[in-house]
Amino acid sequence: MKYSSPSAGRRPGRPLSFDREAALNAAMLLFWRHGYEATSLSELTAAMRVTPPSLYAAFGDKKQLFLEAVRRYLSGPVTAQQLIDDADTAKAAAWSLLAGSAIAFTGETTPPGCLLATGAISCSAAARDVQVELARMRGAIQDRLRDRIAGAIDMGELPCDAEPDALAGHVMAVIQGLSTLARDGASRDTLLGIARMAMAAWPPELIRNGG
Amino acid sequence: MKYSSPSAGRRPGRPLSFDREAALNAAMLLFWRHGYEATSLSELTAAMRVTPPSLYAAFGDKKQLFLEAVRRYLSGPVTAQQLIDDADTAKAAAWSLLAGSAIAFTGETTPPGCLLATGAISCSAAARDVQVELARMRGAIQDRLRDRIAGAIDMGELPCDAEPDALAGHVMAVIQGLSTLARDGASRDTLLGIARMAMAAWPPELIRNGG
DNA sequence: ACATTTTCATATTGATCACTATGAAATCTG
DNA sequence: CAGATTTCATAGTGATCAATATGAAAATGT
Repeated sequence: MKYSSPSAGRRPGRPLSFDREAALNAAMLLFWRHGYEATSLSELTAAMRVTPPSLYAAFGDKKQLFLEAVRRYLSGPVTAQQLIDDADTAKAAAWSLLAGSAIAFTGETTPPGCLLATGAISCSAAARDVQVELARMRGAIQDRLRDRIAGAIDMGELPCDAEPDALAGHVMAVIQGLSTLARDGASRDTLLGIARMAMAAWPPELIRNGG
Repeated sequence: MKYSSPSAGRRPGRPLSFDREAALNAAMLLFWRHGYEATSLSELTAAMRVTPPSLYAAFGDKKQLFLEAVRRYLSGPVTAQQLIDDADTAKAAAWSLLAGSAIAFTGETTPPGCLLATGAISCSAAARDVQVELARMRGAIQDRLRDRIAGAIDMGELPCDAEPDALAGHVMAVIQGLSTLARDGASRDTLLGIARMAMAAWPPELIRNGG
């Protein structure tokens, strides 16, 4: 441990000359645009306004910096888990994810597409663990959505013959595709149209008698 | 031009010591697995059984080799254009593309996923032209599918309120997602289930009176 | 055999990669 | 101020990147 944790018994010493959060944010934006392997350390240090030794002291190495950037990306402003849990119905949760993705992937102040979707798709054998970790994160979101759908079927909110795995997988597949289309230059309206079309694959919600 | 074209007036000289098609195939498989930038020339020359000077003489440079590998990938055994044109209906064309993708992305003798979908998604600024070229190829397939759908509407095969852009975009988005899911380890059956689910977004085909 | 042409194998190019060794600068404690 | 501690800036580490310079090897034509 080269750096002391900020809250723990801070020994004296030269103070940090950069804002860790701002630096991490700059790294996130670079990774978002170019992905893990295609983003070089020289680009990172330039954008983060941090020298290489400081970067390594503060974040470990490139791999840890990337994963921390992804965690930051996934934790704000709204998380997928929030969208799934807060929706009134499973179908509404799917729509939240799709529409939220369409909007987030076409922000005016952020790179097009999705860091989680396209940050480490094609990479060398040396980056395989990063690839696997991102796949795990995607799988976690998909599992949450699938569980929400399965619960909706149990509650009589969706038909008994609805398929939670295929429904959740389809939503995640479309989100992946939206990221690529956004990167290719598709507009927000185009993506929202596709998201709306994807929802047409869902079975109708069953009307539950109040009470 | 360091290499003479094989058919043109072949001057005498030392013959090629490698099968150009086999070498290109080996390069395609490597690019398929790791993408454009993450595949190094040393990996390529090793897999292709070709020395660097021979590779450059035969294929130009890494960028041209990659694009030639992608063209080879797209030209066999069945092309997207064939699938679209040979289908009985626009809806059948969409199903052919989706099911064909699910099967092609989970071949036992090929890398998982799709070279066109994931070969150059995230890359450095230096590879932007490759990224754009692949986006153009994806767009060409999407345009063909859209035109087929628009024609189907004109023929009364699909309802007048069907949306060719959103339908075609949705199919392409799902295909992109299938590629990522395949890379993440999803089975062929899982992908086919998602493909089937995606087709549920389509409007019913109108029954045409025999004529 | 000899000249010509083409490709091959070896070794290497400058550039860039992720990463770090070294020592000065900046803070706190006493 | 002096000593301890931590971070900073400079400069460079060996490794690997895509791409080539050089000259020998292998074919044909005369």
